[in-house]
Amino acid sequence: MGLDDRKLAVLRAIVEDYVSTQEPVGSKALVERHQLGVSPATVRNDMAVLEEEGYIRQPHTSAGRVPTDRGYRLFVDRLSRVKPLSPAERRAIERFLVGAVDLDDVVHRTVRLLAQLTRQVAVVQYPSLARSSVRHLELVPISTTRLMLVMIADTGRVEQRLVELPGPVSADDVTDLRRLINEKLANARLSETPPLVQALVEEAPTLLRPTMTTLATVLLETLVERHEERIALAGTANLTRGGLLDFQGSLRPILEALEEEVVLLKLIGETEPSTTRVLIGDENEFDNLRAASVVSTGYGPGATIVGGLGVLGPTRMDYPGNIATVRAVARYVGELLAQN
Amino acid sequence: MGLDDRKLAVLRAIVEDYVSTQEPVGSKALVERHQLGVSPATVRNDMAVLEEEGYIRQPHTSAGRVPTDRGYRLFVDRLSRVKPLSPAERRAIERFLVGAVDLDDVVHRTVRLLAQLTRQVAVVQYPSLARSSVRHLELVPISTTRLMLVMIADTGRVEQRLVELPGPVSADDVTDLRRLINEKLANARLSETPPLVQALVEEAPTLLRPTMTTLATVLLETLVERHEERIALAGTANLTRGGLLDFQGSLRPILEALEEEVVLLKLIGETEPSTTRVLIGDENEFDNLRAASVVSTGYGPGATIVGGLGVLGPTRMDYPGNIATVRAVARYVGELLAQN
DNA sequence: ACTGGCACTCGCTACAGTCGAGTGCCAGGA
DNA sequence: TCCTGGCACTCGACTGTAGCGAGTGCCAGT
Repeated sequence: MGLDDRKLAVLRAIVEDYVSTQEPVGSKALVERHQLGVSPATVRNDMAVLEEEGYIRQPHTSAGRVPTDRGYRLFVDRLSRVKPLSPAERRAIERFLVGAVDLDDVVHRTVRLLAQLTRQVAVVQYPSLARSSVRHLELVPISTTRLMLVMIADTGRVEQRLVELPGPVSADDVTDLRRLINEKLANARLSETPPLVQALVEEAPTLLRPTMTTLATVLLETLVERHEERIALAGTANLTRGGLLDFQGSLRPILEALEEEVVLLKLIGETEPSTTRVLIGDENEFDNLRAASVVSTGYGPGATIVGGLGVLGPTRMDYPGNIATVRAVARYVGELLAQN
Repeated sequence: MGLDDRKLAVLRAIVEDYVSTQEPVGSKALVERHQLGVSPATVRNDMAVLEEEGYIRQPHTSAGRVPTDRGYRLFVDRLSRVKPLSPAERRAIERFLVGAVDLDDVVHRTVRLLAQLTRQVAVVQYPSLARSSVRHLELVPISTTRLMLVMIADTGRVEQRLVELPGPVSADDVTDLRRLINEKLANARLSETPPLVQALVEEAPTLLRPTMTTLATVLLETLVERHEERIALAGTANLTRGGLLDFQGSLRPILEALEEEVVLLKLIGETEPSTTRVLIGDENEFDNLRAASVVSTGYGPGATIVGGLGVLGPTRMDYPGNIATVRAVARYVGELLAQN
């Protein structure tokens, strides 16, 4: 497939123009706005080739060209440089850092920041429990037969669960249980807890055995099975920018997809370490999101990844800019987490 | 203003037809679909009066009539009976109850249930801290100079905050602090804590005074000032039902409003005890929501109200149905909370 | 007080005509 | 061999016109 440099330049120009104007771009306009050094007719020939190869297409016969998903892919992979952030953006990111008092706060600020900077829908995954370690487990007596189990992870996440005990326990019992549980589980990675919890039951003093069994069940449920992931979302109003042109006139499928945590997790959660992932159009697995693209990356203190974050918007988005912003925000959040 | 029974019946018929068909309703169609016992011409005369009084209007000269906000208001206040729930709806509500394991879970299930039943946007406020009491305050040592402060409210809400201490504290110190704090604050209503926290500092042993001062600051911040309210949202995709007819073609302002917690709180939070509140069109104070209506009510264990919940949709909504659903859900949630 | 009849309004749809951006192709030139 | 200018063609967007029909307001009659 003969894609020489000029054809690539033409593709790049088409993507850039289309992203900024949102209108199909024709050969004449192209040579006027970019220094391609050739005539419109030549560009037309190149366009014909690009179309044949599936990188661009014509919405209707006598209109300009529009990039296809494949065209965006080539653009992202080979034709674009990551834009450096503007000083204003850097300032905005730094400013958001100060004053965050806890994890909830950090996540909420981050997701709003991302939405504001990229003008897209922003998604931030809370630090995944699977990738966290237990810092402390607390048992708070609520009544004689009820405990509140509070788990604090090293990432700052706190999960709690009410536990109905099989029988009454004394304050001393609670102290013993707390000690036993923490001795066994503190600093363990959550993904490795099941056997430890099992051991906990087996090694428990006979008197506390039934209580410990109940606790163990809840522990496993809370820490491993349920609630595993949480998500914050912001900027849905940005979907309405660009009128009804993006998303072929209906936000319905997009909004539906955004309500499903599972979907969002798949989109931003499954990211390989320290790579920025770009999913364009139907590259993602959800029919509802065929008209959308996602830019996401992992974040975490230091080099480890504890969660994902990213933005979602129309395929016609500013990829270089969004990639730069997502990366920068992820790095800053990582630093922030490292401080704790 | 002479609104005799028949005119009211006409208004009711107009509202019902318009809500279900979404099209301006004319005099002929009206007499066909409802047993009004009079001719179209008579209905037209009545319509002219209703229009003069501001209850209905014509989108354009030769179209049918559409209710105004004022018309909906009259309909809600005087012309509609609350619809009894269908057995299917009752079953759905009951089914959602089982298996809720903690407050987060209850709130999320509730908001999704509401969205599903009403096919509108659902909003649920977490139990307000201002209306809760302290059940327990826990101090968890993270390092020698850092504590995690965990507050458990009687409504099941748990708030946590990392506290940076002025100097190192021992495990015994922590135990003392925990005891002092709980002695003073347990079972206190959160709105009444400020003087108690003040007393806490003044009565603290000299050695613990600086630490207690820091804790007091964070306590006040966490319990009273910050994070006071939380909100869960679901069903935004329902806004796209009815195509672009509702909300005059742009979801933008609605989506923007839904992103502001403050706005949502005003809408569903300020509700008088055990009344269902209906805000129609521009009766609410936000310009962005002039095309929307809100049905909300308070909920809580027993007769007390600890938070609000409701739905938001186009002014053209099924008020009787939504009012019934909102009330029923609120009652069920209240019962659920009472069990804990 | 209600009804049937009638003239009128006006948005909606269909259709025809024009305009123009953009294309594909081809013959000629570097 | 590759590029260019020229030219015929396509087709969507826009405009103007005409007919249709739902719906109205008014009025005279019961």
